[in-house]
Amino acid sequence: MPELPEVETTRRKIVPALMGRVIAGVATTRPSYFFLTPPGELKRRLKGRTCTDLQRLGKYLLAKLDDGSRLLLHLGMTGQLFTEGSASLRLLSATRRAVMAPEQQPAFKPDRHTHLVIRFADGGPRVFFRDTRKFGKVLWLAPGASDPRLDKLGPDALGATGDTIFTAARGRRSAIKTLLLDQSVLAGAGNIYADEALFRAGVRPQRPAGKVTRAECDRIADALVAVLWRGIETGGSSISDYVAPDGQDGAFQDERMVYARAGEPCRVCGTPIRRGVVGQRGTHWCLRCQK
DNA sequence: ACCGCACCCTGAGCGC
DNA sequence: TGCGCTCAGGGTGCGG
Repeated sequence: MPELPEVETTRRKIVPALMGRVIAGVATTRPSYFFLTPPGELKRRLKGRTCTDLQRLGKYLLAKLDDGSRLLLHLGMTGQLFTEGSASLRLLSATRRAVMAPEQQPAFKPDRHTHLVIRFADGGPRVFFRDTRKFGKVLWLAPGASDPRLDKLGPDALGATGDTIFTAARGRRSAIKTLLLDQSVLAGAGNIYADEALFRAGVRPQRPAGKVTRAECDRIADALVAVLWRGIETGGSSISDYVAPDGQDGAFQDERMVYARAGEPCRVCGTPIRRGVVGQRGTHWCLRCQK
């Protein structure tokens, strides 16, 4: 789910709840591939530490700790990083929602999908990392240690240029959309914002990357940067699972031109939005507005 | 180097 | 109610 704007929104809002607070202890679920660092080791490494900085690298969050080690987090498709006391129906399963009165929003209690619970020495609000599909990741990095996941990330998508895209596209026969999703080319774009950027640039997602002109690459880069910033301004897209750390929904879903609008009229020309599959991902475009 | 595909996991929504 | 199917904002690893 979360792409650059959702991860950036998460970073900004979780900073006050994470920074400068001594970690008293960490509770986890059972070992799974969610834990790149096994739960037992993670608990030992984090206990007594303080987060001194939190940065975003593409769709990753990287927390610096006071002993020089670092904690790498990825939200995957359904990851939710939030603070205790936040209320949102998105934090509940549909079965739990169903038995509740409409306006009822009980305080969140860790459930079987809450893989990380961070307690602090000050006794204040805990921080939760919940992820139903477990495509998210947690990895502890020793001081000075690196990780190939980070090493291979391309430049941040907020700094996308036509030159970066055009250069990476040379000789590529796969779709331009697939190129935008390649985190080693540009880090941060995902399925929603790739579709939205290509719509704004007037380029069809399935065009072979190598055949997209330099001028079109400029337009794609500009559109991508603009749409990502707009995503951040609106607090991201809350379509199924995404909630900000304070439990609030984003609002970018209201500004979508194509994503998940198959069959609905294009907001520019009225032509029904098409849906297809490009690079194994659901893809949306306007036949008339995109060439 | 590049490309398509299977796979990791859980849940919602749909037609029957 | 239940079954089987498709779909979902992510990334990795494999073989061709």
